[in-house]
Amino acid sequence: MLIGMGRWEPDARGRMQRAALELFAERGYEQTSAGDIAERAGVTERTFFRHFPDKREVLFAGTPMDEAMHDGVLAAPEHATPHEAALAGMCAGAALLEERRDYAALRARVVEATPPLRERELLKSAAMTAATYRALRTRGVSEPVADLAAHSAVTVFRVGFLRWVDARNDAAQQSFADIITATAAELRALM
Amino acid sequence: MLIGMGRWEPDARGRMQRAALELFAERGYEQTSAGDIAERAGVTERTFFRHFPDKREVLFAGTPMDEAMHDGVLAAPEHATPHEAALAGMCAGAALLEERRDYAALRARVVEATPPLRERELLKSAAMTAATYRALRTRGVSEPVADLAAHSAVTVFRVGFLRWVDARNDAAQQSFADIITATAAELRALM
DNA sequence: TACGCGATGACAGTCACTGACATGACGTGT
DNA sequence: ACACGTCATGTCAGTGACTGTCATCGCGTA
Repeated sequence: MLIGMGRWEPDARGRMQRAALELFAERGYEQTSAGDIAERAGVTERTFFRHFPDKREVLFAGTPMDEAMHDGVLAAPEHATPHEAALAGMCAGAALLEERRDYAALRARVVEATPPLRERELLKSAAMTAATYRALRTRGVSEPVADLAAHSAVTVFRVGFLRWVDARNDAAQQSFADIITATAAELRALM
Repeated sequence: MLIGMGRWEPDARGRMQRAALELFAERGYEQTSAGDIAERAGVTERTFFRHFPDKREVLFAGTPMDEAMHDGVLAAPEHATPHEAALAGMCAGAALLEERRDYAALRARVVEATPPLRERELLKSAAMTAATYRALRTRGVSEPVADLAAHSAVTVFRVGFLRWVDARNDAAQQSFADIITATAAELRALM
């Protein structure tokens, strides 16, 4: 019952997500309790756990990257190879972040510095791989090829993401999609 | 006198690890408390947390895969390409498991079925990537190439591991190292 | 106005983990 | 043999992450 805070201010979920990112960036993940986040958002701790299954998920809920990739793979041209189709899925996922580089970069810094959050991010990456794999299978790609293509495409996505948000790349900034294409070309040359 | 010998019953650490795998396989991770594991191992809960930083780590402590990979990369022939050197590191890591396929397969099943354990395993994979990257850098490989080579090599390792422990492959069983080599060749053909 | 629905608050409880202190076994020196 | 130091362990209290349960509040609707 905080003063000036009505019981049902709109967008409680968004307020909690913003409060969490702020607090994690200010004093760190370990030094921030779920109650702290809830308090800054003007709700109770119980409400926090009604919106998010656990403390980590507050930074990840709301951007269904895996679905975007799944659909992106299916939307690739008929004649595309499995690898090309998978990369098209990665670009579809990249499109979800393309307009929010600053936010993505701040969030990435916080996640990078916090092992529990890194774990959760890696699990999300695994979900992307699974979604890409399923979409490739739907396109008729064989199990082993879909498996490898999905894994390597998500690898390219993750490496590309780190390059995209890298603070040193501020001068000549490419789009996330372009970086993914360039990273994939590098990988091809490597082998 | 023997090094590392326990003062009470010997090998408390190993007993706890075996008890944990048994209990997780029997009734599941969530239905097993740290106290349950400790009890079966004949120690107290407090002792469990003296040996393992958290409940998940009990299934992962004791096999320094990342170090093996690091050393394996450095041991690769001078003339090896970055990609070849990275794969040599993967084979060095694979050697740590080669003699324990049944144990590795059971553990993999438990981990696969338990999101919190999957998260931890993915973090271990990230540590392998980091160790491989560092070793490649020591060999004089450039940052972007080492980055991609390490990521794709660990991807090959993980895909190869799943194939190695796949129950359907019981008949004509190849070695883990051979599967890694074959998987790498498949990936090359894919691109 | 009465009613139902959905989101929230309040409260108690379990479990993962941690710090502080006591105790038991073992090795060593005398 | 005996005292002492050391180290793994036992004991206990405490915090924080989460969950179940029930009461409450705001709003739409008959």
